Amino acid sequence: MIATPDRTPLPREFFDRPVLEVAPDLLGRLLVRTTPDGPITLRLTEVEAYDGPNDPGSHAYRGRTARNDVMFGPPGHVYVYFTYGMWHCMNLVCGPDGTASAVLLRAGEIVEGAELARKRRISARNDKELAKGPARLATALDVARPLDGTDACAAGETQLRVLAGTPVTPDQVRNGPRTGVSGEGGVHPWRFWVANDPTVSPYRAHTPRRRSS
DNA sequence: CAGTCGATTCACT
DNA sequence: GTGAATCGACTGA
Repeated sequence: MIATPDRTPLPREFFDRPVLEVAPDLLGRLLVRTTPDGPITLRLTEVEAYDGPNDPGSHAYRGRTARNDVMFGPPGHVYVYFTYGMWHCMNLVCGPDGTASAVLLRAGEIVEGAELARKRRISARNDKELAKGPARLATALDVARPLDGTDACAAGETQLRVLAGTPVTPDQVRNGPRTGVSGEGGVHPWRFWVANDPTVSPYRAHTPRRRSS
């Protein structure tokens, strides 16, 4: 039998912990995106941890900049970045204010508002692909740079929030190398996913881009 | 201030 | 399995 998901919002303290503790604990949680057309709710099935300035794979590795500023702020806020000239990816900031760790949300299952997500994900061949991959996830939820810095633990209205949902049991959690991370940063097995979940994205090693003429 | 390349996705072979 | 698309942040001179 399936337990009814808990719709209680996760408090800020949830995110004010070591990122390697928070990341696997996010699997099975519900991310609610409130849009003008209605809510889109995602059950998280795949995440990656980025451990601040000590982590060569992290955007915070070379220090604080205009882009990654939110990573250095208080936990429970959303860090959104733009990449490859066309995509956005979203993270949840962890650890105390002044530190810079975050969890990249890589994939999930749309459990509410699929009709809204489909409009933004025309090329998806089925609903499992709506949020299979970090840029797809952000696209499906209509998350882009304007939402950078959003407080997902705000007291009142907020466009993004994380609910307790149904956390997966530890035996359902798998972990392995991070996807697409170049150099030494790739070695950490800090990608976490739900075992046998069809919405988890395929692993791809980092591929350097060829020079154009 | 020009060069490089990315926490990726998609179309095509 | 391979390569194109596309732009802004970051790097180093």
